[in-house]
Amino acid sequence: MQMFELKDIPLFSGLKKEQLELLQSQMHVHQYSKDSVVFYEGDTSEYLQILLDGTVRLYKTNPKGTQVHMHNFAAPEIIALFAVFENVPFPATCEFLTDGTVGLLPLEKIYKCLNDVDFSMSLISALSKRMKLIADLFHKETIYSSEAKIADVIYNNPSVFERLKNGEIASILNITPETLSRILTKFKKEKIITIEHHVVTVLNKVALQSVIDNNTLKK
Amino acid sequence: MQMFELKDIPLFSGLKKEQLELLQSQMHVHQYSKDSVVFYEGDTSEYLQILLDGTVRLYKTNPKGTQVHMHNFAAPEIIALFAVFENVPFPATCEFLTDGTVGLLPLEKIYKCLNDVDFSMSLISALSKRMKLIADLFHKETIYSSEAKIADVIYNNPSVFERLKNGEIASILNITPETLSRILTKFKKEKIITIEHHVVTVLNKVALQSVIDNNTLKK
DNA sequence: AGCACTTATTGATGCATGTCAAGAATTCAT
DNA sequence: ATGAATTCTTGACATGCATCAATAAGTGCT
Repeated sequence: MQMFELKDIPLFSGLKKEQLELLQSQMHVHQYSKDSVVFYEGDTSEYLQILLDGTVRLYKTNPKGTQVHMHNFAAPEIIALFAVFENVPFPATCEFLTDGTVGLLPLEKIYKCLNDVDFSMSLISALSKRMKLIADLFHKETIYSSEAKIADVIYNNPSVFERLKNGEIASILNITPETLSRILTKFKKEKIITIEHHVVTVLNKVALQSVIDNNTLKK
Repeated sequence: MQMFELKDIPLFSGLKKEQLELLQSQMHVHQYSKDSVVFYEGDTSEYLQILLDGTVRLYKTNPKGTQVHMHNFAAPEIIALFAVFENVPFPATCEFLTDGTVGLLPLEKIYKCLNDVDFSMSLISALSKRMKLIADLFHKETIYSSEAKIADVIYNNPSVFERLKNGEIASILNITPETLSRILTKFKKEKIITIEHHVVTVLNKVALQSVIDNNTLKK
Protein backbone atom coordinates (compact mmCIF):
# COMPACT_ATOMS: atom_id res chain seq x y z
CA MET A 1 0.00 0.00 0.00
CA GLN A 2 1.35 3.35 -0.95
CA MET A 3 0.49 6.18 1.35
CA PHE A 4 1.10 9.88 1.43
CA GLU A 5 3.88 11.39 3.50
CA LEU A 6 4.51 14.74 5.08
CA LYS A 7 6.37 16.01 2.04
CA ASP A 8 3.20 15.59 -0.03
CA ILE A 9 1.48 18.26 2.02
CA PRO A 10 2.10 21.83 0.87
CA LEU A 11 2.51 23.02 4.45
CA PHE A 12 5.55 20.79 4.91
CA SER A 13 6.91 20.50 1.42
CA GLY A 14 9.01 23.64 1.82
CA LEU A 15 10.88 22.37 4.86
CA LYS A 16 14.52 21.37 4.67
CA LYS A 17 15.21 17.69 4.34
CA GLU A 18 16.53 17.11 7.87
CA GLN A 19 13.71 19.10 9.39
CA LEU A 20 11.21 17.07 7.42
CA GLU A 21 12.72 13.76 8.38
CA LEU A 22 12.79 14.77 12.00
CA LEU A 23 9.11 15.59 11.91
CA GLN A 24 8.28 12.47 10.02
CA SER A 25 10.04 10.39 12.66
CA GLN A 26 8.08 12.12 15.41
CA MET A 27 4.74 11.43 13.82
CA HIS A 28 2.49 8.75 15.26
CA VAL A 29 0.51 6.92 12.64
CA HIS A 30 -2.98 5.58 13.35
CA GLN A 31 -5.00 3.22 11.22
CA TYR A 32 -8.75 3.65 11.00
CA SER A 33 -11.42 1.57 9.39
CA LYS A 34 -14.42 2.88 7.48
CA ASP A 35 -16.98 4.69 9.67
CA SER A 36 -14.66 5.07 12.63
CA VAL A 37 -14.39 8.45 14.28
CA VAL A 38 -11.09 10.33 14.41
CA PHE A 39 -12.37 12.97 16.82
CA TYR A 40 -15.64 14.31 18.08
CA GLU A 41 -16.97 17.84 18.01
CA GLY A 42 -15.86 19.43 21.27
CA ASP A 43 -12.68 17.37 21.66
CA THR A 44 -9.31 19.06 21.92
CA SER A 45 -5.95 17.66 20.92
CA GLU A 46 -2.25 18.23 21.44
CA TYR A 47 -1.58 17.03 17.94
CA LEU A 48 -1.86 18.27 14.44
CA GLN A 49 -3.82 15.62 12.59
CA ILE A 50 -2.85 14.80 9.07
CA LEU A 51 -4.90 12.65 6.77
CA LEU A 52 -2.42 10.37 5.02
CA ASP A 53 -4.78 7.92 3.41
CA GLY A 54 -8.49 7.67 2.74
CA THR A 55 -11.24 10.26 2.93
CA VAL A 56 -13.01 11.71 5.93
CA ARG A 57 -16.19 13.63 6.49
CA LEU A 58 -16.57 16.52 8.92
CA TYR A 59 -19.97 17.27 10.37
CA LYS A 60 -21.79 18.75 13.33
CA THR A 61 -24.67 17.06 15.08
CA ASN A 62 -27.71 19.09 16.03
CA PRO A 63 -29.89 18.47 19.10
CA LYS A 64 -32.37 16.43 17.07
CA GLY A 65 -29.50 14.12 16.23
CA THR A 66 -29.25 14.91 12.54
CA GLN A 67 -25.89 15.62 11.03
CA VAL A 68 -24.92 18.90 9.44
CA HIS A 69 -22.37 18.17 6.79
CA MET A 70 -19.42 20.52 6.59
CA HIS A 71 -16.75 19.04 4.37
CA ASN A 72 -15.10 15.95 2.99
CA PHE A 73 -11.33 15.79 2.85
CA ALA A 74 -9.28 13.36 0.79
CA ALA A 75 -5.65 12.53 1.60
CA PRO A 76 -3.23 14.17 1.67
CA GLU A 77 -4.71 16.92 3.79
CA ILE A 78 -4.51 18.52 7.19
CA ILE A 79 -7.66 18.14 9.25
CA ALA A 80 -8.66 20.44 12.10
CA LEU A 81 -6.11 23.04 11.16
CA PHE A 82 -7.31 26.08 13.00
CA ALA A 83 -8.65 24.59 16.19
CA VAL A 84 -5.14 23.60 16.97
CA PHE A 85 -3.49 26.99 16.86
CA GLU A 86 -5.98 28.59 19.17
CA ASN A 87 -6.31 25.44 21.25
CA VAL A 88 -10.02 25.53 20.75
CA PRO A 89 -12.33 22.50 20.77
CA PHE A 90 -12.93 20.96 17.37
CA PRO A 91 -16.03 22.48 15.83
CA ALA A 92 -16.98 19.24 14.09
CA THR A 93 -16.79 15.47 14.28
CA CYS A 94 -14.43 13.74 11.87
CA GLU A 95 -15.35 10.32 10.56
CA PHE A 96 -13.77 8.08 7.95
CA LEU A 97 -15.72 7.35 4.78
CA THR A 98 -13.14 4.74 3.81
CA ASP A 99 -10.44 2.82 5.58
CA GLY A 100 -7.55 5.16 6.09
CA THR A 101 -4.74 6.50 8.18
CA VAL A 102 -4.00 9.65 10.13
CA GLY A 103 -0.62 11.00 11.23
CA LEU A 104 -0.40 12.76 14.57
CA LEU A 105 2.26 15.41 14.93
CA PRO A 106 2.83 16.84 18.42
CA LEU A 107 2.03 20.54 18.31
CA GLU A 108 5.16 21.64 20.12
CA LYS A 109 7.21 20.19 17.28
CA ILE A 110 5.24 22.30 14.86
CA TYR A 111 5.72 25.46 16.84
CA LYS A 112 9.45 25.11 16.26
CA CYS A 113 8.93 25.26 12.52
CA LEU A 114 7.34 28.66 12.78
CA ASN A 115 10.80 30.20 12.71
CA ASP A 116 11.07 29.01 9.15
CA VAL A 117 9.69 31.77 6.94
CA ASP A 118 8.58 29.38 4.21
CA PHE A 119 6.73 27.27 6.71
CA SER A 120 4.96 30.29 8.19
CA MET A 121 3.93 31.47 4.79
CA SER A 122 2.59 28.06 3.86
CA LEU A 123 0.69 27.98 7.11
CA ILE A 124 -0.79 31.40 6.44
CA SER A 125 -1.84 30.22 3.03
CA ALA A 126 -3.31 26.99 4.38
CA LEU A 127 -5.27 28.87 7.04
CA SER A 128 -6.58 31.33 4.47
CA LYS A 129 -7.75 28.51 2.24
CA ARG A 130 -9.56 26.91 5.17
CA MET A 131 -11.15 30.21 5.92
CA LYS A 132 -12.45 30.44 2.40
CA LEU A 133 -13.87 26.95 2.73
CA ILE A 134 -15.83 27.81 5.80
CA ALA A 135 -16.91 31.20 4.47
CA ASP A 136 -18.30 29.48 1.37
CA LEU A 137 -20.01 26.90 3.52
CA PHE A 138 -21.57 29.63 5.63
CA HIS A 139 -22.82 31.30 2.49
CA LYS A 140 -24.43 28.11 1.22
CA GLU A 141 -26.16 27.28 4.47
CA THR A 142 -27.20 30.82 5.20
CA ILE A 143 -28.08 32.40 1.87
CA TYR A 144 -29.01 29.52 -0.42
CA SER A 145 -32.45 27.93 -0.51
CA SER A 146 -32.65 24.21 -1.26
CA GLU A 147 -33.29 25.04 -4.90
CA ALA A 148 -30.20 27.21 -5.02
CA LYS A 149 -28.06 24.56 -3.35
CA ILE A 150 -29.13 22.01 -5.93
CA ALA A 151 -28.71 24.40 -8.84
CA ASP A 152 -25.25 25.13 -7.49
CA VAL A 153 -24.10 21.50 -7.50
CA ILE A 154 -25.58 20.90 -10.91
CA TYR A 155 -23.75 23.95 -12.19
CA ASN A 156 -20.41 23.48 -10.48
CA ASN A 157 -20.13 19.80 -9.79
CA PRO A 158 -22.54 17.79 -11.94
CA SER A 159 -20.37 14.68 -11.74
CA VAL A 160 -21.54 13.94 -8.20
CA PHE A 161 -24.74 12.63 -9.73
CA GLU A 162 -22.74 9.95 -11.46
CA ARG A 163 -20.76 8.99 -8.40
CA LEU A 164 -23.20 9.32 -5.50
CA LYS A 165 -26.74 8.23 -4.84
CA ASN A 166 -29.31 10.89 -4.17
CA GLY A 167 -29.40 10.23 -0.47
CA GLU A 168 -25.70 10.95 -0.24
CA ILE A 169 -25.96 14.10 -2.32
CA ALA A 170 -28.83 15.28 -0.15
CA SER A 171 -26.85 14.77 3.00
CA ILE A 172 -23.92 16.74 1.60
CA LEU A 173 -26.32 19.58 0.82
CA ASN A 174 -27.98 19.30 4.21
CA ILE A 175 -31.41 18.68 2.77
CA THR A 176 -33.59 15.55 2.76
CA PRO A 177 -33.65 13.10 -0.15
CA GLU A 178 -37.33 13.92 -0.58
CA THR A 179 -36.60 17.59 -1.11
CA LEU A 180 -33.82 16.77 -3.55
CA SER A 181 -36.11 14.48 -5.50
CA ARG A 182 -38.92 17.02 -5.67
CA ILE A 183 -36.69 19.85 -6.84
CA LEU A 184 -34.94 17.68 -9.39
CA THR A 185 -38.26 16.70 -10.96
CA LYS A 186 -39.27 20.36 -10.89
CA PHE A 187 -36.11 21.29 -12.80
CA LYS A 188 -36.85 18.51 -15.28
CA LYS A 189 -40.42 19.66 -15.77
CA GLU A 190 -39.18 23.19 -16.43
CA LYS A 191 -36.76 21.81 -19.05
CA ILE A 192 -33.74 23.13 -17.18
CA ILE A 193 -32.02 19.76 -16.98
CA THR A 194 -32.41 16.15 -18.01
CA ILE A 195 -31.01 13.16 -16.20
CA GLU A 196 -30.28 9.91 -17.95
CA HIS A 197 -28.44 7.04 -16.32
CA HIS A 198 -27.28 9.40 -13.58
CA VAL A 199 -25.80 11.82 -16.06
CA VAL A 200 -27.14 15.33 -15.69
CA THR A 201 -27.35 17.48 -18.79
CA VAL A 202 -27.99 21.17 -18.39
CA LEU A 203 -30.49 22.45 -20.95
CA ASN A 204 -30.81 25.98 -19.66
CA LYS A 205 -27.71 27.34 -18.05
CA VAL A 206 -29.16 30.81 -17.69
CA ALA A 207 -32.16 29.59 -15.73
CA LEU A 208 -29.88 27.57 -13.50
CA GLN A 209 -27.69 30.57 -12.82
CA SER A 210 -30.75 32.59 -12.01
CA VAL A 211 -31.91 30.00 -9.49
CA ILE A 212 -28.52 30.27 -7.80
CA ASP A 213 -28.78 34.06 -7.69
CA ASN A 214 -32.46 34.35 -6.77
CA ASN A 215 -33.02 31.23 -4.69
CA THR A 216 -36.02 30.24 -6.77
CA LEU A 217 -37.29 29.48 -10.23
CA LYS A 218 -40.36 31.62 -10.24
CA LYS A 219 -40.47 35.27 -11.28
CA MET B 1 -9.88 63.50 18.29
CA GLN B 2 -7.67 60.64 19.36
CA MET B 3 -7.56 57.71 17.06
CA PHE B 4 -5.93 54.33 17.04
CA GLU B 5 -2.70 53.70 15.18
CA LEU B 6 -1.04 50.67 13.65
CA LYS B 7 0.89 49.96 16.82
CA ASP B 8 -2.38 49.45 18.69
CA ILE B 9 -3.12 46.42 16.55
CA PRO B 10 -1.60 43.17 17.76
CA LEU B 11 -0.63 42.17 14.25
CA PHE B 12 1.68 45.18 13.94
CA SER B 13 2.67 45.80 17.52
CA GLY B 14 5.59 43.40 17.28
CA LEU B 15 7.23 45.16 14.35
CA LYS B 16 10.41 47.17 14.74
CA LYS B 17 10.00 50.89 15.09
CA GLU B 18 11.32 51.86 11.64
CA GLN B 19 9.27 49.17 9.96
CA LEU B 20 6.19 50.37 11.76
CA GLU B 21 6.75 53.99 10.89
CA LEU B 22 7.34 53.08 7.28
CA LEU B 23 4.05 51.24 7.14
CA GLN B 24 2.24 53.98 8.97
CA SER B 25 3.50 56.49 6.42
CA GLN B 26 2.28 54.30 3.56
CA MET B 27 -1.21 54.01 4.93
CA HIS B 28 -4.04 55.95 3.33
CA VAL B 29 -6.61 57.11 5.80
CA HIS B 30 -10.29 57.41 4.86
CA GLN B 31 -13.04 59.06 6.84
CA TYR B 32 -16.51 57.59 6.81
CA SER B 33 -19.77 58.81 8.21
CA LYS B 34 -22.39 56.66 9.92
CA ASP B 35 -24.17 54.23 7.60
CA SER B 36 -21.65 54.56 4.80
CA VAL B 37 -20.30 51.42 3.20
CA VAL B 38 -16.61 50.55 3.31
CA PHE B 39 -16.91 47.69 0.84
CA TYR B 40 -19.57 45.48 -0.63
CA GLU B 41 -19.83 41.71 -0.62
CA GLY B 42 -18.11 40.55 -3.79
CA ASP B 43 -15.62 43.43 -3.97
CA THR B 44 -11.90 42.77 -4.00
CA SER B 45 -9.17 45.06 -2.80
CA GLU B 46 -5.43 45.57 -3.07
CA TYR B 47 -5.37 46.89 0.45
CA LEU B 48 -5.52 45.58 3.94
CA GLN B 49 -8.27 47.54 5.64
CA ILE B 50 -7.80 48.56 9.20
CA LEU B 51 -10.53 50.00 11.35
CA LEU B 52 -8.92 52.89 13.24
CA ASP B 53 -11.98 54.54 14.67
CA GLY B 54 -15.65 53.73 15.10
CA THR B 55 -17.54 50.46 14.75
CA VAL B 56 -18.60 48.59 11.65
CA ARG B 57 -21.07 45.85 10.90
CA LEU B 58 -20.43 42.99 8.48
CA TYR B 59 -23.37 41.32 6.81
CA LYS B 60 -24.49 39.40 3.76
CA THR B 61 -27.61 40.22 1.78
CA ASN B 62 -29.86 37.40 0.65
CA PRO B 63 -31.90 37.43 -2.58
CA LYS B 64 -34.99 38.64 -0.75
CA GLY B 65 -32.98 41.68 0.27
CA THR B 66 -32.76 40.95 3.96
CA GLN B 67 -29.46 41.22 5.73
CA VAL B 68 -27.70 38.33 7.41
CA HIS B 69 -25.66 39.74 10.22
CA MET B 70 -22.17 38.34 10.64
CA HIS B 71 -20.19 40.48 13.01
CA ASN B 72 -19.58 43.90 14.49
CA PHE B 73 -16.04 45.13 14.87
CA ALA B 74 -14.90 48.03 17.03
CA ALA B 75 -11.62 49.87 16.46
CA PRO B 76 -8.83 48.98 16.54
CA GLU B 77 -9.32 45.94 14.37
CA ILE B 78 -8.45 44.50 10.99
CA ILE B 79 -11.44 43.98 8.74
CA ALA B 80 -11.54 41.52 5.86
CA LEU B 81 -8.42 39.76 6.98
CA PHE B 82 -8.56 36.52 5.09
CA ALA B 83 -10.06 37.59 1.80
CA VAL B 84 -6.94 39.55 1.24
CA PHE B 85 -4.42 36.75 1.50
CA GLU B 86 -6.18 34.56 -0.95
CA ASN B 87 -7.25 37.51 -3.06
CA VAL B 88 -10.80 36.35 -2.83
CA PRO B 89 -13.88 38.59 -3.02
CA PHE B 90 -15.11 39.88 0.32
CA PRO B 91 -17.75 37.51 1.67
CA ALA B 92 -19.71 40.33 3.32
CA THR B 93 -20.59 43.99 3.10
CA CYS B 94 -18.98 46.31 5.64
CA GLU B 95 -20.93 49.31 6.86
CA PHE B 96 -20.25 51.88 9.55
CA LEU B 97 -22.52 51.98 12.58
CA THR B 98 -20.89 55.21 13.70
CA ASP B 99 -18.72 57.85 12.10
CA GLY B 100 -15.25 56.43 11.80
CA THR B 101 -12.06 55.97 9.91
CA VAL B 102 -10.30 53.19 8.02
CA GLY B 103 -6.61 52.87 7.17
CA LEU B 104 -5.68 51.27 3.87
CA LEU B 105 -2.36 49.49 3.70
CA PRO B 106 -1.17 48.32 0.26
CA LEU B 107 -0.88 44.57 0.33
CA GLU B 108 2.53 44.40 -1.24
CA LYS B 109 3.89 46.36 1.70
CA ILE B 110 2.48 43.75 4.02
CA TYR B 111 3.97 40.88 2.09
CA LYS B 112 7.38 42.28 2.92
CA CYS B 113 6.68 41.94 6.62
CA LEU B 114 6.15 38.22 6.27
CA ASN B 115 9.90 37.73 6.60
CA ASP B 116 9.57 38.91 10.15
CA VAL B 117 8.89 35.86 12.29
CA ASP B 118 6.97 37.78 14.92
CA PHE B 119 4.77 39.31 12.29
CA SER B 120 4.03 35.93 10.72
CA MET B 121 3.17 34.47 14.07
CA SER B 122 0.85 37.36 14.87
CA LEU B 123 -0.78 36.92 11.50
CA ILE B 124 -1.26 33.21 12.10
CA SER B 125 -2.83 34.00 15.43
CA ALA B 126 -5.06 36.70 13.95
CA LEU B 127 -6.23 34.36 11.20
CA SER B 128 -6.93 31.60 13.69
CA LYS B 129 -9.02 33.95 15.81
CA ARG B 130 -11.01 35.00 12.77
CA MET B 131 -11.53 31.39 11.94
CA LYS B 132 -12.95 30.76 15.38
CA LEU B 133 -15.29 33.71 14.93
CA ILE B 134 -16.72 32.35 11.73
CA ALA B 135 -16.86 28.79 13.03
CA ASP B 136 -18.90 30.01 16.00
CA LEU B 137 -21.12 32.02 13.72
CA PHE B 138 -21.68 28.98 11.53
CA HIS B 139 -22.61 26.99 14.60
CA LYS B 140 -25.16 29.57 15.72
CA GLU B 141 -26.82 29.91 12.35
CA THR B 142 -26.76 26.23 11.59
CA ILE B 143 -27.37 24.42 14.86
CA TYR B 144 -29.23 26.90 17.05
CA SER B 145 -32.99 27.44 16.88
CA SER B 146 -34.30 30.94 17.59
CA GLU B 147 -34.92 29.91 21.18
CA ALA B 148 -31.35 28.71 21.54
CA LYS B 149 -29.96 31.90 20.01
CA ILE B 150 -31.89 33.99 22.47
CA ALA B 151 -31.00 31.78 25.41
CA ASP B 152 -27.39 32.09 24.33
CA VAL B 153 -27.32 35.91 24.38
CA ILE B 154 -29.14 35.99 27.68
CA TYR B 155 -26.62 33.59 29.10
CA ASN B 156 -23.44 35.01 27.63
CA ASN B 157 -24.17 38.62 26.92
CA PRO B 158 -27.18 39.85 28.89
CA SER B 159 -25.98 43.44 28.81
CA VAL B 160 -27.09 43.86 25.21
CA PHE B 161 -30.63 44.19 26.50
CA GLU B 162 -29.59 47.32 28.34
CA ARG B 163 -27.76 48.82 25.40
CA LEU B 164 -29.81 47.85 22.37
CA LYS B 165 -33.46 47.88 21.47
CA ASN B 166 -35.14 44.61 20.64
CA GLY B 167 -35.16 45.27 16.92
CA GLU B 168 -31.40 45.63 16.96
CA ILE B 169 -30.89 42.52 19.03
CA ALA B 170 -33.14 40.60 16.69
CA SER B 171 -31.17 41.69 13.66
CA ILE B 172 -27.91 40.62 15.27
CA LEU B 173 -29.44 37.20 15.92
CA ASN B 174 -30.87 37.03 12.41
CA ILE B 175 -34.43 36.63 13.60
CA THR B 176 -37.39 39.02 13.46
CA PRO B 177 -38.37 41.31 16.34
CA GLU B 178 -41.68 39.45 16.52
CA THR B 179 -39.97 36.15 17.13
CA LEU B 180 -37.70 37.70 19.74
CA SER B 181 -40.68 39.21 21.52
CA ARG B 182 -42.64 35.97 21.50
CA ILE B 183 -39.78 33.89 22.83
CA LEU B 184 -38.90 36.43 25.50
CA THR B 185 -42.47 36.40 26.83
CA LYS B 186 -42.40 32.61 26.69
CA PHE B 187 -39.23 32.60 28.84
CA LYS B 188 -40.90 35.03 31.25
CA LYS B 189 -44.02 32.90 31.49
CA GLU B 190 -41.88 29.87 32.27
CA LYS B 191 -40.14 31.84 35.03
CA ILE B 192 -36.75 31.46 33.39
CA ILE B 193 -36.04 35.18 33.28
CA THR B 194 -37.51 38.52 34.26
CA ILE B 195 -36.92 41.82 32.50
CA GLU B 196 -37.27 45.13 34.28
CA HIS B 197 -36.22 48.43 32.77
CA HIS B 198 -34.25 46.54 30.13
CA VAL B 199 -32.32 44.60 32.72
CA VAL B 200 -32.56 40.85 32.29
CA THR B 201 -32.36 38.69 35.39
CA VAL B 202 -31.88 34.97 34.98
CA LEU B 203 -34.09 33.00 37.38
CA ASN B 204 -33.31 29.54 36.09
CA LYS B 205 -29.85 29.15 34.71
CA VAL B 206 -30.22 25.41 34.28
CA ALA B 207 -33.30 25.75 32.11
CA LEU B 208 -31.54 28.36 30.04
CA GLN B 209 -28.55 26.12 29.54
CA SER B 210 -30.83 23.32 28.53
CA VAL B 211 -32.52 25.50 25.91
CA ILE B 212 -29.07 26.22 24.45
CA ASP B 213 -28.24 22.53 24.36
CA ASN B 214 -31.60 21.21 23.21
CA ASN B 215 -32.88 24.05 21.06
CA THR B 216 -36.18 24.12 22.93
CA LEU B 217 -37.86 24.45 26.28
CA LYS B 218 -40.28 21.56 26.04
CA LYS B 219 -39.75 17.94 26.94
C1' DA C 1 -48.95 66.47 31.60
C1' DG C 2 -50.30 65.61 26.88
C1' DC C 3 -49.55 64.45 22.24
C1' DA C 4 -46.76 62.52 18.42
C1' DC C 5 -43.66 59.17 17.26
C1' DT C 6 -41.28 55.06 17.87
C1' DT C 7 -40.99 50.41 19.50
C1' DA C 8 -43.04 46.20 21.30
C1' DT C 9 -46.71 42.79 21.47
C1' DT C 10 -50.16 39.78 19.71
C1' DG C 11 -52.91 37.35 16.32
C1' DA C 12 -53.77 35.39 11.72
C1' DT C 13 -51.75 33.54 7.92
C1' DG C 14 -48.10 31.88 4.62
C1' DC C 15 -44.07 29.35 3.10
C1' DA C 16 -40.16 26.36 2.81
C1' DT C 17 -38.76 22.35 4.23
C1' DG C 18 -38.94 18.30 7.23
C1' DT C 19 -41.37 13.90 8.62
C1' DC C 20 -43.86 9.81 7.91
C1' DA C 21 -45.77 6.44 5.02
C1' DA C 22 -46.86 3.93 0.89
C1' DG C 23 -45.88 2.62 -3.65
C1' DA C 24 -42.71 2.57 -7.85
C1' DA C 25 -38.36 2.05 -9.86
C1' DT C 26 -33.77 0.52 -9.81
C1' DT C 27 -29.96 -2.32 -8.52
C1' DC C 28 -27.75 -6.49 -7.23
C1' DA C 29 -26.84 -11.29 -6.30
C1' DT C 30 -27.53 -15.69 -7.77
C1' DA D 1 -33.29 -13.24 -16.01
C1' DT D 2 -35.70 -13.31 -11.34
C1' DG D 3 -36.60 -12.04 -7.02
C1' DA D 4 -35.04 -9.50 -2.87
C1' DA D 5 -33.24 -5.54 -1.22
C1' DT D 6 -32.32 -0.92 -1.78
C1' DT D 7 -33.33 3.58 -3.35
C1' DC D 8 -36.42 6.93 -5.32
C1' DT D 9 -40.78 9.27 -5.76
C1' DT D 10 -45.06 11.12 -4.33
C1' DG D 11 -48.61 12.56 -1.15
C1' DA D 12 -50.44 14.17 3.29
C1' DC D 13 -49.26 16.43 7.12
C1' DA D 14 -46.27 18.92 10.76
C1' DT D 15 -43.21 22.57 12.27
C1' DG D 16 -40.61 26.73 12.91
C1' DC D 17 -40.26 30.96 11.65
C1' DA D 18 -41.46 35.06 8.59
C1' DT D 19 -44.84 38.31 7.16
C1' DC D 20 -48.55 41.41 7.58
C1' DA D 21 -51.62 43.96 10.27
C1' DA D 22 -53.65 45.94 14.26
C1' DT D 23 -53.18 47.50 18.81
C1' DA D 24 -50.63 48.55 23.04
C1' DA D 25 -46.83 50.31 25.50
C1' DG D 26 -43.02 53.28 25.93
C1' DT D 27 -40.33 57.57 24.98
C1' DG D 28 -39.45 62.24 24.23
C1' DC D 29 -40.71 67.08 23.29
C1' DT D 30 -42.92 71.36 24.37
